[in-house]
Amino acid sequence: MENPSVARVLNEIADLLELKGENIFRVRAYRTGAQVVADSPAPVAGLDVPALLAIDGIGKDLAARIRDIATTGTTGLRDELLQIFPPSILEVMRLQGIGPKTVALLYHTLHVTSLDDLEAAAKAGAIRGIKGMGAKKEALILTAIAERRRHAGRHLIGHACETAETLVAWLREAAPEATYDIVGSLRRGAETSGDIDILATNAPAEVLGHFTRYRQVERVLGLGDTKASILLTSQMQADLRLVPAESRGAALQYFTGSKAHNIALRQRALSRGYTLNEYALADAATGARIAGETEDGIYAALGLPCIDPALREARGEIDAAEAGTLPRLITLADLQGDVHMHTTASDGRHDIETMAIAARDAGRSYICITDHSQSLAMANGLDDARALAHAARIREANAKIDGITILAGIEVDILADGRLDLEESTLAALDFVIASVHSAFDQSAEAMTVRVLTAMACPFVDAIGHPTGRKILRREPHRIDVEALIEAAGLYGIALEINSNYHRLDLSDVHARRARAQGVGLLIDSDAHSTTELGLLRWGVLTARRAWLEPADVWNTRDVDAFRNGLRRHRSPAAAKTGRAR
DNA sequence: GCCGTTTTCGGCCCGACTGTTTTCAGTCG
Repeated sequence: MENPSVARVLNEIADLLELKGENIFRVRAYRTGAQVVADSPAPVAGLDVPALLAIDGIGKDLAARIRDIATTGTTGLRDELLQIFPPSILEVMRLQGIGPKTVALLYHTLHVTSLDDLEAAAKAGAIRGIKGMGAKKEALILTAIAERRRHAGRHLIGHACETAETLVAWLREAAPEATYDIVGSLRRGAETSGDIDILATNAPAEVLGHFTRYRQVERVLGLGDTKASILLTSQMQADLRLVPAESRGAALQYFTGSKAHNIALRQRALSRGYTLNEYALADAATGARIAGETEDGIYAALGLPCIDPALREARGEIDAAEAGTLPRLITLADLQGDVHMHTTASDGRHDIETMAIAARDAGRSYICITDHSQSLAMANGLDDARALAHAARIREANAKIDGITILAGIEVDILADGRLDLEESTLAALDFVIASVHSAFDQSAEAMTVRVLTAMACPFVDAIGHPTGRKILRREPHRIDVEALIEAAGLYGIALEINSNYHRLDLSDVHARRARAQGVGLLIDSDAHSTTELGLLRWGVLTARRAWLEPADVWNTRDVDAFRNGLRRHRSPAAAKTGRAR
């Protein structure tokens, strides 16, 4: 079992223990364990008990449980807990605004064990009858359920890709000679996906049966001669299709989508006297094959350069391809810097040096350390004195470590009234400041917009972090006028972040493309809280590609000198107005 | 459940916000 899956089971145990009313520190130990496993660069399945014990946060009990989970998928404690509570109750616990105490109370008083139970109870007005709950709680519950329903069946790209890649590895065990392609919305880099689509070329038919025997299968939905479908315990559906080699390109094109892109492409084929399906591009009159072995061949036969999967959303890509104006999309290798990350000074897991070395090994030539500011007490945010002392330590580390430049910055909180959480003199003393909203999300659009624009007026704010505050499938973006935000960013010469965490991807592809059109600079940042999370840049880059971004649109593709010189604090007022680097 | 020159017990990150209290419990980050 892969690390994210092991971590998921540990978190599930933590949820169930909390529900049971167990010692909160025992619960926390399981959550810490989950975090440590998720952050581990080595697969924990390959570690023995002594190696596990060497990890901070893992003791005798957790080491044994991790061994159990990694090898069997579960552990005794989890099974015992699931005897007490049905697994469906975990869904209730993950509702926004509903915690373990409320779920336990609902379970014991109304025997609520699922979202359906809870919805029925709320609609019947039974919630307000419980001591400590009222009409507002009842309404909040119904809202949370409605939101959840809207997101049902969708999965975050990070989770879906991890599962898809693990599945492909499983298939390779049975048929190593075959070629596997992950297609569908995952290939396009969409932020969520409904299911996993895998194509296998040059694979024996037996691979389909092997697919259905994957350990995490909950139910086999179908098994035929060329296709199998499974439902995984994670509630993701996965489909495997066998494709003949001469049709691989046609199948890639067809199953990558999007539906709208394919419709447009098929129309183009028809207008040229061809038909296009998942097997080939063929002459409509004679049925003779024109192309199908490669995607390039299909697009070429239609008079187009191959269009990158990230662009295939029917957002003007076919016209651009026709006109020869497709963008030269940004890649991970274009990113020289990563300028939003945390260390042990606030809520990160690793220190300055460790993060720097890991970033250097990942190919970055500079980073900026941006720990939290004081108002984020739970994250151990820095006050003015600590921020300045931390900056001094960062500069010492920079002097010591070769091969990478380490800039001293801060992720400063934008307070509810638009003031910043640190003195302007502190912000001025740093190399780079990214300002973010982490509290009072519930403001009106007017209040939130004024709040962020007020913060942007500070001349030492260089960028805005995760500008809309969304958590994909969990929390709607906060109400903010994104157009006004983009306009102000252009006016002040402030960059807007594409936060690469796959829970956020904020700005979204659509907003980032809008920002680019307005000439606003963008950043692609990991917001890493550990060395492992530096790899999150992968998702931010995908989002940027979906936003049609080229390297020049993203400030951290510049070398460190150009990056620094381009910042608002180092520009003349006239240059700042144009929003461009001098 | 983990950790430890405050080590085998007794701590473990905590402030803001909300809805429900009539002085606080639950949730979130």
